[in-house]
Amino acid sequence: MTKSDRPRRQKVTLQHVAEAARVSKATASLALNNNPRISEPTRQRVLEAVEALGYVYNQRAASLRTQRSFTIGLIIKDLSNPFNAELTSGAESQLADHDYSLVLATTDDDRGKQTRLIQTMLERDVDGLILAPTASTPIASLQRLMDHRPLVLLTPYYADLAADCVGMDDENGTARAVEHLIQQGRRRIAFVGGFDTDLTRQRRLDSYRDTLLRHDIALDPALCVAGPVSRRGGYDAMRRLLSLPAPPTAAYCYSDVIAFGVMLGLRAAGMEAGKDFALIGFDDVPEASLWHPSLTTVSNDPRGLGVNAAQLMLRRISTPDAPINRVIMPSRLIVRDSTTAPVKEPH
Amino acid sequence: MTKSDRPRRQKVTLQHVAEAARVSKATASLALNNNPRISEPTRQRVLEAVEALGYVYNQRAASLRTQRSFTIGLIIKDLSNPFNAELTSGAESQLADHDYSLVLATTDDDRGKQTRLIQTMLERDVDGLILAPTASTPIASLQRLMDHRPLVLLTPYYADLAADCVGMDDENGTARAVEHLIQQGRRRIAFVGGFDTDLTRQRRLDSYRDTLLRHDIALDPALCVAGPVSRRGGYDAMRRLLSLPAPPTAAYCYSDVIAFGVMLGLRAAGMEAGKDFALIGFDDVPEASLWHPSLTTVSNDPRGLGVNAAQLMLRRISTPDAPINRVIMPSRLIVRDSTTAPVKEPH
DNA sequence: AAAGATGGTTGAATCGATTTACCTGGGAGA
DNA sequence: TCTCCCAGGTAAATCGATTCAACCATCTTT
Repeated sequence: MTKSDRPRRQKVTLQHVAEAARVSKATASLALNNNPRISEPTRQRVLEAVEALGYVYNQRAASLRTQRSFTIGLIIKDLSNPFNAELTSGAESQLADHDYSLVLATTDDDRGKQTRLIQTMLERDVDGLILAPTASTPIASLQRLMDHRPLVLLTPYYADLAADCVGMDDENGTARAVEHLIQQGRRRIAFVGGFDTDLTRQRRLDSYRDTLLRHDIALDPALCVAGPVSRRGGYDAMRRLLSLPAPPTAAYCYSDVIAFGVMLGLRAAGMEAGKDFALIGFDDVPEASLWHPSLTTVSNDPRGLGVNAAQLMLRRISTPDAPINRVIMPSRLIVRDSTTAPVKEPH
Repeated sequence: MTKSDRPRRQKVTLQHVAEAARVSKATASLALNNNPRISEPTRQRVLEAVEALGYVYNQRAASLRTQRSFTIGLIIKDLSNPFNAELTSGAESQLADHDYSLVLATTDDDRGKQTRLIQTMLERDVDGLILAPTASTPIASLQRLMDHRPLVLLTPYYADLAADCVGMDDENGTARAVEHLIQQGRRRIAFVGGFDTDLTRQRRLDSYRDTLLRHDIALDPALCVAGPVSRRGGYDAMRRLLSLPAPPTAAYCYSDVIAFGVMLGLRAAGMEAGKDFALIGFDDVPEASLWHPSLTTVSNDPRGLGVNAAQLMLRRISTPDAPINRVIMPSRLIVRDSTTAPVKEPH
């Protein structure tokens, strides 16, 4: 037991391995990379030396020469959001399957922070960057980033940018949701929550409008209320909506958390979602099925989003000149108790 | 606009910067590191060259010489668990504040995978490793790891190992919970969920026993049921408990998700937590306050756990010979509706 | 027997930074 | 005037791998 006694971090390098195996550094390297030029007995000697010395390969040193770090950066807004956590989890496992490591950073939707983190990632020499751009990230800066490193965007909203991206099908999901409400006889359908600057919200709002018009339902601007994406935001919005001369009888919310707030707002007014009011959220967070009443919502697959992003990245790295790929993940409507009381409203 | 036109990934190196600033590579390096030997005018020339060429520092190349990668590995079991997501988020932001990057990997509680991931992390040359060891990770392998790299454990259960670690106060939290039930007059208190191999569960179970005994309540082994950490697990356990000759009147669950299952099991038997039965969970997941009835639970601070782990790591790196640090995060009981119907049970 | 082919190995250059020891020109002190 | 010092700068070694051209025995081939 005289081995790893003293030196807290004695480095065993390939040089040492080579000496122990009585070959040159070059041979040792080739042997470890399974190069066919090296004879089997020699390779064995090298492997034994590795074992005996407890050598650990230094990917970092190698990357200096090979120009590949086997590391992908992932920059998201916020890991506390279960949606993003799932997404990250999917990306990580997909990358790990291909021997890539994941470097994770969060922006808190702060553009300055995003700029700094991107810089750091480039300095850390990631092979590629998967990015959920903060609000109002200029297309030019993304363009510039792209001629540094392969880039995959976690949003479908940079159509003018020739970049790989994955996103979810907001339009279709929204259309399904609104149609479901219409089929149940609802006509005064509110759109609740989110802010104008949010591109995702913009898309869903457009789709909401289109769907209503397609069913000959007049648009009432008073029924579209913006607000923070939180339970509080939903609660406040609902109180305002209920005080209208002609309050809505249904609501499609920008996200589940908002819908929860709406439920509380209803309850405070002596009403109950699923009975007096039809309510739909977006995201299908775990709580959605647990609430009482359980929440009808648009579900998409955050983990799949992450997996797809990672796959796009790996493909882009292996074939840099492949045509760009835009993946839109399908979303589907999950009908639960918050929309189960069909009514007939007067036209 | 003749600039970044052709070369998809033309590298600008320090050499180029030096040439543009008409100084040597050494001077350029020293200038960027704010070395006082370099005169201000020279430094400025270098900085201008950096700007003009769009040079990005290559941390990876530098680390070969400096032996510091400014990268910390975090290995957890599962990112889908909101608890771990919060923890990760805390660690990430803490590390980012100190210009460290986070390399993230998940083991799914698979020891083989953990071994491989640790190996990869070492090859990627992380400066330190924060690890939530999978079940039955032998102490020897952690010991070996420690003389490669600084290590912080996300568990308080390796007392024999001289390693920094952070954990939560399972004993105290459990004692509070059980005492709360006892104070409400409950005496037949079940312990539900988790598996024997789980050290955390072991601790809580011990504390549960101690607390009961301290209050002169006889231990009934039939009231301690193991099972998977899921709603299903809680549901099944509850059905079994209710079919006992002398069923429990209260339960302390290994985790909130189990408690949710228990609630459903109660409901299926026509009972209601908070009225016919007192129920406590562990973790205070976001759903806990949303359930109906809301769940009394033991709260701890996962984000704080992550922040502390990162801090310990940074400290260990800056002063390798500092005495080891074991941080136990306090936990507190959050009383909600699932335990609000005090009763008097016969002894 | 000379020339070529072949399989296995290696010396040396390289990746992009840091860092040490040395160099140089000019001003202060004797 | 000569020495010494000093501020400012640089050449070259170094970190730990990869990779290619060159080399060297053997073994064929003619």
